[in-house]
Amino acid sequence: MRIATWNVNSVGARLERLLAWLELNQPDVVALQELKCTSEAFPTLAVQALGYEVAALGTGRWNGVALLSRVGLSDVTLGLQDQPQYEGADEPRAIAATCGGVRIWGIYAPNGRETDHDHFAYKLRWFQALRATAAAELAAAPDLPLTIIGDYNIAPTDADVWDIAKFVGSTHVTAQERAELTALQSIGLGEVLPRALKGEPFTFWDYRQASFGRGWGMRIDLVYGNAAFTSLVSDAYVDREERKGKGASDHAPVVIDLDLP
DNA sequence: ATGCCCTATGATATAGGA
Repeated sequence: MRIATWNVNSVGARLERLLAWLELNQPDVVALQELKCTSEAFPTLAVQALGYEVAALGTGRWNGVALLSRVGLSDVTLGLQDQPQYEGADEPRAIAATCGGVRIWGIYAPNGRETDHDHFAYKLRWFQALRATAAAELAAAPDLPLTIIGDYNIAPTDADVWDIAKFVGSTHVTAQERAELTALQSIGLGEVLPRALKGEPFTFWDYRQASFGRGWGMRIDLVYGNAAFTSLVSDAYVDREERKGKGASDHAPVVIDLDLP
């Protein structure tokens, strides 16, 4: 069984590349982030034609998450328990389903913007809600493989950005954000580290300043899972090739292969 | 090294991305 996570930066703008990527890579389950469309506007028919069931949660211009599965899609959950609001709105940033015997959460964590911005406090509260939601599911079904995949908007270590000196005072690398990752480990989730390709482990390269060609990347698309999940992992890697060329997302997909049929 | 921003919107500027 092959699962993947990919921040597509608009599923509408990326549809042609998404369909080609699905056909080439044959994932069984895919978590998508930054749909930038409403649930109704998701291109469901196009991905159904490739054999996938779809669960999508989007409100329009920003954010949005979806799960595609060709190994079943049941017990869909939209949003987190006690999910915090931002400026009075429930943002579409989390979706879960059980697919092929694996509980899969696809997430798009808030950016945070600046460390003194309201959005940063919101980001930390959001991770607390994610942790509480996951802890409740882990307690209810400890032996069910569970994974949380997606755009965490946190670089776990200094080596996960191209130059830590450029990030002094920035979001994505603070102790407070990294403490939220540590807290996920405290509830029984371990990180699955993808193989580094081309000597760099990154999953995101800004569109500006030809960052991809210069290697100015960050590893912020992450995979966590309980022991029942991580014990199944046979391979994990970043599909760096997908970041190349005209019309690419600014994020590359992360692929995880499991020892499951 | 695969290139010197991209996306959606009540659009012709703006907000957000990280």
